[in-house]
Amino acid sequence: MKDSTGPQSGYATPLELHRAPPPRERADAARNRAAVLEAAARLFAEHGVAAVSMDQVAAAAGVGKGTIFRRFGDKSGLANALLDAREHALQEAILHGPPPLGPGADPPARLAAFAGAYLDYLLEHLDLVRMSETAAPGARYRIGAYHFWHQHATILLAGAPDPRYAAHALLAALAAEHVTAVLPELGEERLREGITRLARSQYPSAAS
Amino acid sequence: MKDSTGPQSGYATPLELHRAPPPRERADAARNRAAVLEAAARLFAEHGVAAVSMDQVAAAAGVGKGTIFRRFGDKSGLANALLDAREHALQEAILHGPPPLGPGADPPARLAAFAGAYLDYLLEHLDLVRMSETAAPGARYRIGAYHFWHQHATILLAGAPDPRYAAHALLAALAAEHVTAVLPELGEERLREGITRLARSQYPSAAS
DNA sequence: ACCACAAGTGGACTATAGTCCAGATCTTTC
DNA sequence: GAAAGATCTGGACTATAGTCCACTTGTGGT
Repeated sequence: MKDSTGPQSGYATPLELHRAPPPRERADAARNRAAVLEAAARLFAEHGVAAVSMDQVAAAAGVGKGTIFRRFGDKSGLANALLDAREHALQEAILHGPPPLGPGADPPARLAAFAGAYLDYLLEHLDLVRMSETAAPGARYRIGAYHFWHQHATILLAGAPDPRYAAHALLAALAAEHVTAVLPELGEERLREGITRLARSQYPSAAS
Repeated sequence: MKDSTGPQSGYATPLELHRAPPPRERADAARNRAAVLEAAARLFAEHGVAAVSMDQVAAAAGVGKGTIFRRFGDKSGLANALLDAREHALQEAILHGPPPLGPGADPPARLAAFAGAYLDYLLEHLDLVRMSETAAPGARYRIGAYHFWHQHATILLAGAPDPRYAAHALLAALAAEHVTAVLPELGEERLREGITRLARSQYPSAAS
């Protein structure tokens, strides 16, 4: 990946969604981006994310390899672009949706709701998210989405001894790699309860 | 990696250290293993773990590439072998050392001591551990060491609502990838305090 | 319509992890 | 100490991510 801030990166600045991308995208570029996303979605669904190579995606989309890498940076960028819509929907629900996920509920309830909603999102697209988080070292922590989740959790954790740290710790338990490893051992139910408890236990008065 | 349980895997079964490896190792094999470990340690120290390729290690050790892979499985296996001694020292201190890390102190104190000691170990060898955890997908959760840490934390967390989950959550915050990302933002001090607090907050009566 | 040029393209190229197996080398047995 | 056979070796080979750049194609200005 050489430049993740160019016009090709598909997600908006955290807490300021829907900014218009300053430099317009050429018509052929838009056509190719759509073709690549479509081909990738189909191949990933058919064979599993890990089993599909970038060459295969390029061939299926009828474009050159270089085109994919120019647009999406690397494999984690492609995975991110595919998740973009779902991710934005969750961000939207957090910013403007009904409580407890959206504004209105008290912070502990919102944090628990966030953890649960994020887990839903994660379990729905586990392999894709995992790819987006692990394709490149440190990828997870560089993408805008992570900053959004972290910022949101930090704000809700105001009052905890170290809100920024606590937010990171909660998100660590929501890493795709971690959830992938723990899920088969404990099952979805215990995972969900555990995450919820973890969210609650970050507050000073917590007693599980 | 084709077989991580063969005679080449360098770590002992959790909670049963120092079992004798059943099939003896041939003399030339032992010589080559030592040469590889020495070369790898030197190259990693000199150029950084990430910047050294397996070919370079093979060349420096004067052996073929196949030899390295047969012995260590993959890059994460090689990193693991280099960490082996440090790791066993920590395990030894946990099993038979003085409290609060070793037996004797009450569980919350032992868990906090474990978290701190593990963080020491991690910060001392961050790049190596990171390589051992991220070179292959899921590598972290497959190695024996993870099971040891998890088992230890689970036992200490008896009484918590879901000890196994809580142990996983604590270890998630101690993942090399996570610590690598959080360290530059928060610094060692806040990291250490955060981990300690996290360990304490896993107990029902916790009030930070 | 045409031009100038920025933006985009695709496939050859590089770097690296990991596989494979014919042959070399140890160890054991007699 | 020689044969038999298990173990180990090394380098050619494959697969894949990601780079590079000469060429093509849109686009906005005139």
